[in-house]
Amino acid sequence: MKISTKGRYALRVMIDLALHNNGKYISLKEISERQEISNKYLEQIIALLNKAGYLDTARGNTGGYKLSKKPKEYIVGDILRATEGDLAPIYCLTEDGECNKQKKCKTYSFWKGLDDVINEYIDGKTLEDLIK
Amino acid sequence: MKISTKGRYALRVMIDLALHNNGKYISLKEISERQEISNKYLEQIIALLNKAGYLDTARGNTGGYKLSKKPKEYIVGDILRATEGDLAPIYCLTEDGECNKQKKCKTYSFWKGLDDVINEYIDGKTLEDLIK
DNA sequence: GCAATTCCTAGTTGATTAGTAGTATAATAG
DNA sequence: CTATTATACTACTAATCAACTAGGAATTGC
Repeated sequence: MKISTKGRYALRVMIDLALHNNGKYISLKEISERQEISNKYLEQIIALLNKAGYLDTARGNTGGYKLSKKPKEYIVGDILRATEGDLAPIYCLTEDGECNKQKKCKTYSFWKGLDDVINEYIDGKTLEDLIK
Repeated sequence: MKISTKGRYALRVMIDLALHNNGKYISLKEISERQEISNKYLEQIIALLNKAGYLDTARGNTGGYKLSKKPKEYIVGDILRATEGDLAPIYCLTEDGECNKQKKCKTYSFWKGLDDVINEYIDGKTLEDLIK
């Protein structure tokens, strides 16, 4: 039951952008070098963050990325879900995974409870909490 | 971040054994039919539970498995760890995964916190809690 | 126009998951 | 004492997924 590199790298990108924010756009190259993550792979992860509306971007020369909101306004759970996908520990707790045996399933409420504590934790932290 | 079939099936086996316990040994065939899980695959999962000392087994005709302890005495977290392996959400929280960047890592304590709430939850439940 | 950048999509490789399969060993009923 | 019904052990396999790699199109500043 592991978080993938997508979620982990995404968090590091967001922290990097928060710590190096000076109003200007920061290039992918700069971030990937600082974080020691493959440029091309990071590009895909940033695309997910961008699609979720978490970044302000500029193309062309001197282009790059910066946070579109204040660190305090980013919920870590949201960042993870945007990049990692659903964090539910088992399939039948996901949107698509409705299970017809749910009523008589003895494990359902246990897994649901686990899902709840996970989400409660990750949704209780903001990006600001991480950079302090 | 999903729990694999090993952990999920293991829980179901333990519940099955608890609910159908009549003092006699219950055969793999019976369990796998009732739980609709491949006989041969379940065998491997039960082997893990057996190796962890959670089962009482008998070979030969009329042989099978039963719980070696009372449902109340099984911690769900232990069952999962025995079958699923380490449940840490990221590698650097596992035994082997010591990371040299731990001190300056801005995400470490976040992930450690997540690991903690997960373990707190699964170690706070016993098999008995599941069968009620 | 050229260099530096983001944006978009497809391919590749290695590991892992979820099984199958076969055979050896053990115990009991008859 | 043998046929049957179990567990125990180990090797193999197909499919999926994670983690990249790669290439080119579009955009912008100088």
